[in-house]
Amino acid sequence: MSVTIYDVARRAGVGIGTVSRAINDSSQITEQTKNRVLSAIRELNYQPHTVAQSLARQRTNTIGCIIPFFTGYFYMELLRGVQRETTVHKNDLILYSVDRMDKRDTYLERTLQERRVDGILLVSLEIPDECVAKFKSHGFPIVLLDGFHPELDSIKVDNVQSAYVATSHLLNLGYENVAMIAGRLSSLPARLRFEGYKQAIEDSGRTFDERIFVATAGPDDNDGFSKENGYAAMNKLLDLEGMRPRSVFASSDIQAIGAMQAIRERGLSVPGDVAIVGFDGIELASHVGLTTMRQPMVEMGQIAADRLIHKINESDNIDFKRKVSTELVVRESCGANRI
Amino acid sequence: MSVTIYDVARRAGVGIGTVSRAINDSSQITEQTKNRVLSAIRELNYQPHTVAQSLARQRTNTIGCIIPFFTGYFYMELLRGVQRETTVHKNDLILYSVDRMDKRDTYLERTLQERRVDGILLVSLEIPDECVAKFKSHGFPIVLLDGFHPELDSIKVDNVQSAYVATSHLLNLGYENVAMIAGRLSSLPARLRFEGYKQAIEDSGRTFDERIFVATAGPDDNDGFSKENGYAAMNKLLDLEGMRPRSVFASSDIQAIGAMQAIRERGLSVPGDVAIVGFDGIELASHVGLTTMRQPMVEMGQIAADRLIHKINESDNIDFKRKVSTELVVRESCGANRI
DNA sequence: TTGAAAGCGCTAACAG
DNA sequence: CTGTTAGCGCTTTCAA
Repeated sequence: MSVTIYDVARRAGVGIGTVSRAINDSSQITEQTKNRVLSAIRELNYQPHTVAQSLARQRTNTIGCIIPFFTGYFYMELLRGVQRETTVHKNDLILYSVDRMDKRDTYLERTLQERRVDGILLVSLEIPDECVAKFKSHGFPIVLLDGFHPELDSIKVDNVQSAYVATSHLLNLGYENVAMIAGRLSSLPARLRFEGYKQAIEDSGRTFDERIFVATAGPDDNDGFSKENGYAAMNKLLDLEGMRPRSVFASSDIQAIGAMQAIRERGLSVPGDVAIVGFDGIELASHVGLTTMRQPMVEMGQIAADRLIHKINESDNIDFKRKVSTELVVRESCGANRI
Repeated sequence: MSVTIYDVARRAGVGIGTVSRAINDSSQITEQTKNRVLSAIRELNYQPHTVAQSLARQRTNTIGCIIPFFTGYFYMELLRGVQRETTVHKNDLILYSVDRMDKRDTYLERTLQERRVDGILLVSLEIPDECVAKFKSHGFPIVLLDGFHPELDSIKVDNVQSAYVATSHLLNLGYENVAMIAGRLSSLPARLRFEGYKQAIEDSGRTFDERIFVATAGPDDNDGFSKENGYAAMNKLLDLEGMRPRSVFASSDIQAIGAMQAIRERGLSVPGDVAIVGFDGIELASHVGLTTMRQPMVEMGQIAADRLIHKINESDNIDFKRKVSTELVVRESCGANRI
């Protein structure tokens, strides 16, 4: 019903092979016949059937992105970067969004076998070793964005270092002790941020005090970087008799925002009563004056997509691990201008 | 190299047609042979090649979503709804994101001819009449989300009514005059929100005063619903000698937030000096205490995706126009509790 | 019911 | 350089 390569061939008085060559500007064709084909194409308003091309080429020019993107600004920004780069490379983007963890595995399995995409970008999600093995053995390109695995390419920030800087900032501002609101320690980034915090504390000559450290508990399977968790954690901190911290480092902006709410609800102020710095650099942070360690989200998305597509094209097996650097964005919440 | 339908057929000792029937649980097959095939499939860990299926079936089970989603929370929420519903229907989602307007047409053309998706969802974007004609003649399903066209299915809020409610809320609170910060009037939603505002003003017995009405000007082609525009507009309003408005209705939350910033920078307060209500119900609004007309974004996305997929499946031509209702969310910015 | 065979629309190898 | 042909992996008639 719609115009195919045969129609074009007939119209141009050539074989379909020639049409194909014209489309894919092969060198195996004279400028002249190519032009003839091209005008036939234009006259017929022909456009190749992508699906047929994909089948014949064994390549879809599409990447899949598995992302828990229903959880906010951070993912949206990453996605924006991914999308941008994908478009630059004339690839399409299929979105697989994960809400529950078990879906992650489903998608990983599916994408691998369905061959609907040429490679996949796994965002902020851990990947089971057995899965890694499978992908490797199939030679199926996969890159981790905001994640890490020894055997896979990855792009992420240096969590330890960043948490270190955030904590040190507070310390340098003169706060005696810096509390921490951590995520769920079963999550790697949560652990790393904790590590950076602890290191900064110790490097400053203090000793880590677990009484002013509160991590997300409970059996849930996500990272615990939520507003509710920040709120609850801050309340615990505020309940501390006689040793209520004057400053706290929250491992995510959204936790920090929950914490700020808890603080205000007690009639206390930020940074007057407690100073706070967050982590991520989400848009909201700028609106509530939250000092934070900003991750270059869009850029990370771009780098990841670029790397993935490069890998698909060249099928190189270089070990690509990229740590991008965060940037301390100073706003009011840390009380910088008070000191 | 990877396992195909032939491998399964051989293993099960049947023809490939039979395997196909087993996969697509056709009624043309005995329970017995079906089981045999199914176990062969399991043993081989076979999964159909989606691209091949698409080509043979002339159907991709994929929808395309053309969305200017680089502009914030609103689009992300719509997308979340779309994604959710798409998954429910076991369809995949290809994201075409538009930053500049000319890209919109490119995508519309492309998706129509490439046959890579079974239908498209056009979000917050207007569509040229000629395009509509083309889609119609090809019988290619398309639905508009947060948009409108007489000949196409659409899902959107009642902008006029909602703006009317927002304005009336301020009026009922006792504010003498209500100013308005509009978008670019070349954009339909901007116009409709203006209309609702004007109507409310007039229905209250007042007359529309264009001195306290400021719309986004300039040649740009988007809707003008930005923070910067809100900021600039508010400054104009604040500059008004002797008739500075005590309350303003902004046609988008993000404009309202820009406006609030302008207000605060003058050392004035919200709602003390000027009360404000926004439109959209983005997340940020809740964090800055902005009263707003909330659009049920996720739900709108779901309805749209559901409708599109339904249309693809049944190819029905019922005229589907859905207006979903907004909800007034009262927070501090309108000074409700002062009256 | 089942198997064989003809497409789906294109790419790529192979002759010429 | 160009036309022909054999796939790509599946669905779907058409016979048997």
